[in-house]
Amino acid sequence: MSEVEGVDGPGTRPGRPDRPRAITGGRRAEIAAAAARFFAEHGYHTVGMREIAEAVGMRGASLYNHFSSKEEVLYAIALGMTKYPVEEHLPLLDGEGTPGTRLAALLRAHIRHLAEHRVEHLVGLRELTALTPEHRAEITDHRRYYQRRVRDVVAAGVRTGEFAVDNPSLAAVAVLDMVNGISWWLHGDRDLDELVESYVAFALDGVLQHARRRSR
Amino acid sequence: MSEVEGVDGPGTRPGRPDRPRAITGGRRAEIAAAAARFFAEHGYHTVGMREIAEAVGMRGASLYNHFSSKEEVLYAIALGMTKYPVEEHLPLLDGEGTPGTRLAALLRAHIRHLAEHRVEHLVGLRELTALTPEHRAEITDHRRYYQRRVRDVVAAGVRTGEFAVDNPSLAAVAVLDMVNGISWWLHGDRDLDELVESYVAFALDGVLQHARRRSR
DNA sequence: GTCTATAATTGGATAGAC
DNA sequence: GTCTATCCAATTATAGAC
Repeated sequence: MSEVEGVDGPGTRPGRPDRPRAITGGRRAEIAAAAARFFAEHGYHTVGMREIAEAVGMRGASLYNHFSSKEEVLYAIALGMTKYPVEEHLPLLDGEGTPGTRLAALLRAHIRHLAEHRVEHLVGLRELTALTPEHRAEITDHRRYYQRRVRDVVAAGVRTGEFAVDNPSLAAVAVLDMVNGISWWLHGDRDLDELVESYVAFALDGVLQHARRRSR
Repeated sequence: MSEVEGVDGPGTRPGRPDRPRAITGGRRAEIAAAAARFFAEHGYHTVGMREIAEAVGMRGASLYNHFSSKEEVLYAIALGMTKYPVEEHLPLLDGEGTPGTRLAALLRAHIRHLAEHRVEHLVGLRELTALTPEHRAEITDHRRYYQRRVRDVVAAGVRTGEFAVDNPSLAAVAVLDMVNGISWWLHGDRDLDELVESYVAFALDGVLQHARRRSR
């Protein structure tokens, strides 16, 4: 699936605009996926263009027909893990239901997306320093906006009495850090449904209820 | 303070073994601190030895009188954020009190240490891929052991009824990821006491109580 | 233990044929 | 769009004087 923004750029855009991009993926998506795997395991700077090229069956120089630079490969990966969630997940916060049910829907989508693109997510979190200042700023802006929207729904839940926290902004950050931490250790042989529901409970029944319980 | 393991290595150890290392810090500690600041902001591979050297008032070549390689600088930084907490914080889990009070003490020490060494903590988390396989394995071992000890105290709290979670291992990981996430965004102008107590509450009154509340 | 000078290698990127 | 060949810049690390 070409849900990774920037991966199907002008370089490979076909003449027919209605061509099903999600099926073919295209050469750009293939390269970005291979690069993300290597970046996640060995780090951005340790991986050479030749190595990425070999993984997709071409020579290093040929990559420059699809990306103008190595940094642009990283940018495409990072963009897919920030711009896409903003556009595809945040509308869940505007749907039906209480703040709690809407936030639960967002977290489920977020964690599932993270799990399906674990390496891209890890790279997008970890390799921000390798981006150009402009690209880094853009990625950071997306993350900040996402975080603000989560904070807002937490605050709404506090007002309705569904949540009990003193500081919605800090609680939102804590929940997102907790969830994003998954990408550091997740591996295939784990029941995804169970993981998702556990984390939704950690957040909604745990962190976001903490001020109801004062044990110490 | 030379609490960063490996920073006061044989290279600068003075003739008198009882010299107060904690006061002077030594050239190694000074270099490691400067390097950590740069690594945190620009990334390990983006920062050159010349840049680090300039920050401590020497030439690039002179750094090799204190560290045998750039990787060894990173290793010293990472070791300080893993081996040190294992040795200095984990004993808090063996102290007086309930599992809850002991875990709270550990988390307070953990977060305060993280806040005092924010850049080192960030670098230690993020730049693992730049370490040699041997060093990387050692750092990972320390982290795993720390995580296991936290899991054990969570499980103990479940047995006493102080905590209510289904999966102590997963809950421990979630709490540690949440707490370690602080190093990505913390900056100076924040009340540390309030931050610490908020996160202790997120963990003990929140995540570790989640199974008592079933809202959805 | 610090310096100047430089070796040695790596790796991103380009040129131009096909 | 892919290839071979190559350039070129950057940077870790070393040699050897002081």
